[in-house]
Amino acid sequence: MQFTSPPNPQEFNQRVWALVRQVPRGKVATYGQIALMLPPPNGADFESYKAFGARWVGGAMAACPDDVPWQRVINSQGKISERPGAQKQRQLLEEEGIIFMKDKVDLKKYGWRGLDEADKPKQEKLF
DNA sequence: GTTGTGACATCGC
DNA sequence: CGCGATGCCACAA
Repeated sequence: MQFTSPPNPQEFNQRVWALVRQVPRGKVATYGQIALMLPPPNGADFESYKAFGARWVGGAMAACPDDVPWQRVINSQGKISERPGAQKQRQLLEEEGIIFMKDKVDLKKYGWRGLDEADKPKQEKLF
């Protein structure tokens, strides 16, 4: 289901995808995290946005292009949704070095921290 | 106008 | 760690 809502759903989605593409290999980001990182539309209430933003991110993921590693986007529980192919994605993540515990990943270790342009080179170096 | 649902989040047991 | 209950927003029937 496409939760149209942001003023520009397409643009919103693009922003989400762009963010997802920034996720380095071996790291994962949560819907809530992404939602918080994204700029609230129209200056909507931060609280409300926080409540539903995650779903908008989910909506964006539903239409994510092939060049978007959506598998790195998981819920706050550190799990992948029950969507078809999820298990396969889990395997991909494992190959990237992410350890799964009971279908859950250790966000403490693999949780992707926000992305700062200035911090970007640092991350590459770290890898 | 009311009801149900959705790739979610958070708190509590 | 696992499961359940509640809140949130927008949309379709």
